[in-house]
Amino acid sequence: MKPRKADPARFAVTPSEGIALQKELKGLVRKHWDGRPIRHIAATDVHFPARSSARAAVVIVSYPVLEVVETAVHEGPVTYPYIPGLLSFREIPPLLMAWQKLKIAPDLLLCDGQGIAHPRGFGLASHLGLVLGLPSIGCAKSPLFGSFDEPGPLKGGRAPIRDGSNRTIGTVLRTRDGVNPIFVSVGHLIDLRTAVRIVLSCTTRFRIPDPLRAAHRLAGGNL
DNA sequence: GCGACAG
DNA sequence: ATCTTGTCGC
Repeated sequence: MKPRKADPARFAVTPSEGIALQKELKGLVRKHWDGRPIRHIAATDVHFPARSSARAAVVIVSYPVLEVVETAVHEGPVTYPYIPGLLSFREIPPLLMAWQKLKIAPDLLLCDGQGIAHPRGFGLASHLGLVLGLPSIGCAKSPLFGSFDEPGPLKGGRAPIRDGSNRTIGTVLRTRDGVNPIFVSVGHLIDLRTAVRIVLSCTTRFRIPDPLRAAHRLAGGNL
């Protein structure tokens, strides 16, 4: 067989293949922001109403106003189990189905999960950003990989997330006074500073950035 | 071998 | 993610 070139649209069928694919695709992730204007941001989330069904949602908001301008959903069968570190193989297929229904082409993606703050530097946000060829930011509610200190207690408080080599791979960010922080990391085509700035500018009065909250609601989650 | 582990 | 009411705090 001819050796396959890295193809972001290819999906693993076994955990070991998924891991191999992540290691391969990691090399294509770009951690630099080109300064392009942001007019629309797409937030994504997937909900699992039953064990075998997935409901993916995409919400596009204007930026920086954060007005919802378009939404898309897709509900279908689950095709991959939840395995820590392999979340993208479970959530990307339904997300792409919803994505196809969009009319507006967003400038940036906000994903509910890690970007490069991942055991192999290739979390959901990196994978989806690479597949769609768009800048993306990982925004998770809990840590998956790396070590960090407790950030300051007030909104804007932050601390670096570091890998085993002491490299910064993300930011633990307090988005409101006194709430648990969120975990922000580069997905693709962006730098960490810009990612944190955008996440903060998308957060008005809740812990979770407004666009992600809207996507979470559309997908079927509570609050 | 043991524990940790996005959603 | 999901199972789920009241309750604590601003």
